[in-house]
Amino acid sequence: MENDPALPSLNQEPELLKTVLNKEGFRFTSQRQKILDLFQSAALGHHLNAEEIHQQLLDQGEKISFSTIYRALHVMVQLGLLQELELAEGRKYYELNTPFMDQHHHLVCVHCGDVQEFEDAKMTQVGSSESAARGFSLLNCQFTVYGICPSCQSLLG
Amino acid sequence: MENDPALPSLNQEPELLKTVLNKEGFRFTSQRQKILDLFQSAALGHHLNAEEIHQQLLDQGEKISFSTIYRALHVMVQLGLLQELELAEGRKYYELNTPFMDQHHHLVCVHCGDVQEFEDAKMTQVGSSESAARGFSLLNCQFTVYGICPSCQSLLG
DNA sequence: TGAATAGCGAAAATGATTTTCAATAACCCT
DNA sequence: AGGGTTATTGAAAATCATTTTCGCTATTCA
Repeated sequence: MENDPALPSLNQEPELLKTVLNKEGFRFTSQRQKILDLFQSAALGHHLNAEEIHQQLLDQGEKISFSTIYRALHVMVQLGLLQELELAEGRKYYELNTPFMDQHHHLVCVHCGDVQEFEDAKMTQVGSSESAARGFSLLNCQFTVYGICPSCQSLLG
Repeated sequence: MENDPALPSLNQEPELLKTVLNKEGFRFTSQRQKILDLFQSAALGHHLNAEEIHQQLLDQGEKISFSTIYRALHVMVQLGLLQELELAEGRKYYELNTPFMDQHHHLVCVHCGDVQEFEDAKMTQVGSSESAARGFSLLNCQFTVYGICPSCQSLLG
């Protein structure tokens, strides 16, 4: 639960996004702020895809194009603000990037698509020892467990 | 229609694919055999995507359509013969499914795309305890570590 | 403030995968 | 074995998520 100095914490400062963007030569825009706001107002670790972002902004009266959404997501991944997730759904999900300490992983029901999160320090241990052993510099680890959730099990008999 | 918990080993029997297919109401075809052969002649744990399969079959003089390839891959994943991998490359990879014991995981260089494999029993342990804790029936686990490989590190200075 | 240019939206383009449909070939039954 | 049923095939068109193009607007910084 500690702030990593390398990873900017945007929780309090409304101005920080601008600082982080400008430091790398990107510009601050209201669209980027609104997208980041969605992630910050959602439960920590909640993941969103481009379509959901588009819909949620529409719902709150903000018109935005998909190209802008995708461009913003890429920039924020590059800046380390967001993390891209592959959940075997044919599209990409994003969530607020968290320091390695509380990195969490996913348990996916392949039948109904339900996704649950969990944490386990062993993942990070294994990830860092494996990457160290091969001289890789570690960026992040994703552990995804596929299975069938209890309610789908009863549905399927 | 669901994954058979008993994972058939096709290493020896050339006839086994037919048996496995027919048991679930699918038909045996030469195309499906040829695709499976590719995986069996490759190094164990080597992953292929639809394009590579198409190309390799062309190279050995076999004409096959992409629709057939994708259909065959889906069927074989359903039957538990193959496993689908998400390697954050915008497309799906497949490899021979192996029993949990020697399930392996991936270390991906986000710069050059190089993929290395490793094994660690801790993964399966965590995967099964997490899924058990939530009542999920476990199908498989994928642990993917992203980083930058040594040669890309020196390139990037 | 104003010039330079990153970012925007709309629409067209892309690339992987999926579906459609008529022709073919596996499977099952006698 | 022969024949009917129907899953599978190939080719082309369709989808779906994502990316790019391009003319216009807005942000940054001197």
